[in-house]
Amino acid sequence: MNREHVQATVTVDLVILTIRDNRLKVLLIERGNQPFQGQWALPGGFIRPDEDIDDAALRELSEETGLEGRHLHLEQVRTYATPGRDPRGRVVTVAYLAVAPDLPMPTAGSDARSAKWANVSRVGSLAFDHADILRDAVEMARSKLEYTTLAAAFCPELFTVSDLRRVYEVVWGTRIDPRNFHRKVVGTKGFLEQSAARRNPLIGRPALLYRRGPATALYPPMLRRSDSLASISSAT
Amino acid sequence: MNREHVQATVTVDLVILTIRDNRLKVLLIERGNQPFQGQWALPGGFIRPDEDIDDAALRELSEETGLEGRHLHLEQVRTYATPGRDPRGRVVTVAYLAVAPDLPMPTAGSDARSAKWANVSRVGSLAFDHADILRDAVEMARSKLEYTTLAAAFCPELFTVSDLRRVYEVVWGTRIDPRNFHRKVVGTKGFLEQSAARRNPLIGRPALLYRRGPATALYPPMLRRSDSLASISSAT
DNA sequence: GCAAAAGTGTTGCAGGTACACCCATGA
DNA sequence: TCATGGGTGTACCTGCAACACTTTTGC
Repeated sequence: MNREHVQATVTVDLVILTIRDNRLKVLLIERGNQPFQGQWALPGGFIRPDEDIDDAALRELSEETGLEGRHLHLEQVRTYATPGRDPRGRVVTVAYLAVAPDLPMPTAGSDARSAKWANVSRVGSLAFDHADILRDAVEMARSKLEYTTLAAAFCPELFTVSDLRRVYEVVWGTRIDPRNFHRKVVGTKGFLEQSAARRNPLIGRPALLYRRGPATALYPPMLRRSDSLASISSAT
Repeated sequence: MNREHVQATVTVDLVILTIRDNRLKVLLIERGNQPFQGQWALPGGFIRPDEDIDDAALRELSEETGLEGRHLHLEQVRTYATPGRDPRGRVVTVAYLAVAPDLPMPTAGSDARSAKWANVSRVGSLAFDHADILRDAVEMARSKLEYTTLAAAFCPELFTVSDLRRVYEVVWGTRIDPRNFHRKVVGTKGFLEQSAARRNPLIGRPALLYRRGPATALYPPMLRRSDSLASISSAT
């Protein structure tokens, strides 16, 4: 390869979203090394020789969450390559959005002092340009709820229609009419598959449990009302 | 930077779409150098030191089309990094989608023997993984027509509602009712701004000329009918 | 006047919103 | 029986599909 061409280090950064305590959460790690030592950042790492970026993202995800890919949604967001975004040199990072059901408390990895689930709405400044990446990834997730079945990726194997509705409400920051929502998602072919089981709430009528159906697209889409005020209050 | 970390060369590849002769066209170049010498490929090139990828994409676009960015839509599609995708070594490419009004015939660049506008529906195999990139970018464009004002980026400064409708018809490969389409786009606030001028067709009533409005999102979206059979017949 | 393309009116249907109402359970 | 969340029925409203109809030009 021609020596004139810029050589760059390639990393993968993950925006791992889940819902805990009726809040949208993102996994953050406290950096154990320079640069940005002691600051909060998105989990990520370097790609290995002969490793595809999708595989690198999967590997990092499994290292951070301990879960294998079966129940996890993972897709590329975009690539960030502004010169100077990493003080160590030319580092190009490919950002991934991961969506997972409620996960156990994270453990600190090799490069991290500690890890936590942070409220997306309360995330302040982050290391590198990770605040930008987080904002882009969350907007992508919000948008994808509209015309894909991504919401189901926030739910465990078996879930109720209410669980699914809460995903929309928490991610969008809106209220949705439970009755109309129920009809809409149950009536959308391939979104949900009814299971034999039911779940009893603490009080009230038991709810049918569903698992994810084969559909990935939602047609017609579940449009956000324009009065959805959801936004990240990040100090960019 | 730690020597264990993989160093990669970073390139930018462009999927430049336009409409000519009522067909969706993509700019292809015939490679003048190895590898894949003599084969058709997407235009692209290496990023420079201290150059952001968005700027690299803009620069390549201006080099290939001779146009500056004012009337051009340019956005990232995704990043391709499969090991072995470039026989010269580890090359990571960031793909961009560019949309432009009908452009002049391209001229061959430094690295290209020749260049042409190819019918998207008739593109066969391409160098590297460019057939994959083209497919992803075209699907992105088709999808973005639904919920953004991207269609106007295919039109020159002044255009008629019919021009805009032809964009949808050509990109989606469908027929759209001219009467309903007219009402929809004229009624969508911020999509079109009426100009004082009109244009006379060879035969028929003159049409009002519009320019792009400030809106970028389309709400409610312009949904494709599911019977749209548009697809690329590319030999991947 | 005629052909052709631009643009308007109108009707019917699909799907969403709002909300009254019924159902099934625990206490 | 009451409280609570699950789920259905229904009336209304919005917006698109379909298509008849009017308008404005060149020839």
